[in-house]
Amino acid sequence: MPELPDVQVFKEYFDATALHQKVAAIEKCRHDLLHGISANRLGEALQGHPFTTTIRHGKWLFARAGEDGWLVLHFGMTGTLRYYEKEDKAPGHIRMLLRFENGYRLAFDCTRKLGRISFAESVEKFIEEHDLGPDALEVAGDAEKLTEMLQGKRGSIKSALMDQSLLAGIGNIYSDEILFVAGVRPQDKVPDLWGKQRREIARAMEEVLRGAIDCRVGEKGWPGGKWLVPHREDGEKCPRCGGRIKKEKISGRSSYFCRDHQG
DNA sequence: ACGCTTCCCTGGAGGC
DNA sequence: TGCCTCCAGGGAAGCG
Repeated sequence: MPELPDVQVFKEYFDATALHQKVAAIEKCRHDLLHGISANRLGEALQGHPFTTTIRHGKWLFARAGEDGWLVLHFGMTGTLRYYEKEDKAPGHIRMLLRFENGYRLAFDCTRKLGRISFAESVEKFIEEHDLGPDALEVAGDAEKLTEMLQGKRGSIKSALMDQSLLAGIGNIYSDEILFVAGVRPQDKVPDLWGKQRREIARAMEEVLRGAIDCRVGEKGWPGGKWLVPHREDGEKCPRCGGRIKKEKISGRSSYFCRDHQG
């Protein structure tokens, strides 16, 4: 379930490993995960260039390869990165594999094949073409900005937070978590929210996203305490108020919220 | 035009 | 034990 905080951790992992390494070869690349470019062309574009910088926007990771453009990765639900030297460290579902001149490899591992591999000449153009809104961290903490982007929305606040064209980076897990912290029901309709609730959501967005990045949730799991995630089960006890956690489908996704302190 | 549903994909869990 | 179905949830396509 890599969402914004998890992809941020992948970016930091990439920066600490593959960045500045020169690509010797692309050793493997599943064509069914590739979009808009062939494996051969991608290989040509990457080979001989070092990665010079990375950018994360929402759930997308961009790695600049030479002067030609950017390797673009989306982690779907089960995607992850692994940088290794010894073959016994290789993960089990490699969909793309780069070999560097230093002998190390970077594997893009993705069990359920819902990830994406692509190549872009410009990050800005890619964001525009894929109709991505501003990164959720830019909106976090800013109630005015949030209010502005919710303008005209009639559906539930949960689907609005998950709408990548409104703001990029929040998925099912984090939308629930943000609304849990904000004390707002996920199924509440956007036009029915009070100003105070929108302010709480903006504030919770910052707390949850930054908190998850800071404790590197993607690598280390969820720490104990007041997170909803470890309690995502119907009938569980709410870690904040002791109330009951309820499961409900909202626009096709399983949602969990506290019956008592939310709403 | 918008929002909801369905589909893709794989592996783990649970039922019988 | 083995088989079947369901569920997880990214994005995109389809539908009303």
